[in-house]
Amino acid sequence: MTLADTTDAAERMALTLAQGGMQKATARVLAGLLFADSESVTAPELADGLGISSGSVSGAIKMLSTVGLIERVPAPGSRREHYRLRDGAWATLMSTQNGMVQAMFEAADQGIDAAGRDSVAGRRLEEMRDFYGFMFRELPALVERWRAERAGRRAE
Amino acid sequence: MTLADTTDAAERMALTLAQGGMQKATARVLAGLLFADSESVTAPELADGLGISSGSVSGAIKMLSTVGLIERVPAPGSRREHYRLRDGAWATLMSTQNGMVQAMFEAADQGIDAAGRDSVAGRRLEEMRDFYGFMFRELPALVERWRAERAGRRAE
DNA sequence: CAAAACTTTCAGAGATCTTTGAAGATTTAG
DNA sequence: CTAAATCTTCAAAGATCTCTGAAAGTTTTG
Repeated sequence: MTLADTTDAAERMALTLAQGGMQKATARVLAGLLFADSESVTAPELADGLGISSGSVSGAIKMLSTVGLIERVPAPGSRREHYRLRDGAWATLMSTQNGMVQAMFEAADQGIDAAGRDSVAGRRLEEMRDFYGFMFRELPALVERWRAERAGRRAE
Repeated sequence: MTLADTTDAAERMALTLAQGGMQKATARVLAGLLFADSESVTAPELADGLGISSGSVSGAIKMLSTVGLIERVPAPGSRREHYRLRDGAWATLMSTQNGMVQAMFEAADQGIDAAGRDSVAGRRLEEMRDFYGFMFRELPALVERWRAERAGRRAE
């Protein structure tokens, strides 16, 4: 295992995240935080390590903080800002994506109102609304189940 | 309820789909098929109705067919190709998105190999792998549960 | 309090992605 | 078999999004 190997793995992960819709610089910053050797990382370390501008790092940190994936670390030795992945970040990311499910549900619902319940389109839209309604109800429960299982495993 | 209302609702739905990563023309074609008054629709009807080129419609149909959301209808009156939403399309779409979950799982797994199980990064990556492993196992079961519920409702 | 280090913002360059439109291939009707 | 209609492909124009780099604003240190 060499440093290059972890860098490669980090870059592959960034690529995967980017394919999921995250912008590239943001994905690389997130991967950088994931693969960091230390508990937390500063913005200049990220910029240097990834070879991107401080502006890009700033934007990425802002975005990742907003959606709750990373957090400022309360200054270990009162130095500059340090950042790290938040505990439960992945569950957070999935919950965020659940907003998409909700949007689909609402779009279907509005569609039914517009097209009429008894039209051909109305029946199609009802299947859609049913499906996303179900998912919107069940996905949070699934995430919760993971949290519970994880807590259980840790308590052992 | 007017025609304009259903057109508006269709456009809003297309926007929602596009925000989920689908390209705009493809999203509009899908919305057009969802909101269509008839059982199935031809490519020229879609192009005319949406005001986009036949090339865009062709590309959209190809993409939507590939992922299994729509299907060619076996020529009602032996005319030109007709298309319609497939039964269970939404479950299919969700399953497709499950590929993303799998990719995240695999990225985490490779990351652990590269960083080492006992490193700081390794522990972070293990939480990630756990989470996506769980989701990758459970999401198909959830979709299956919906199929079962739906089938049950229909049998009544 | 001044200087140094860091962070944020933003306009413009650059990269990427989409759509069009026309040419060529395919299919159906006569 | 020929003509008409439809469908697919693809290069290039256009639109959109992203990153950089520099300037301005903060915070910390000496």
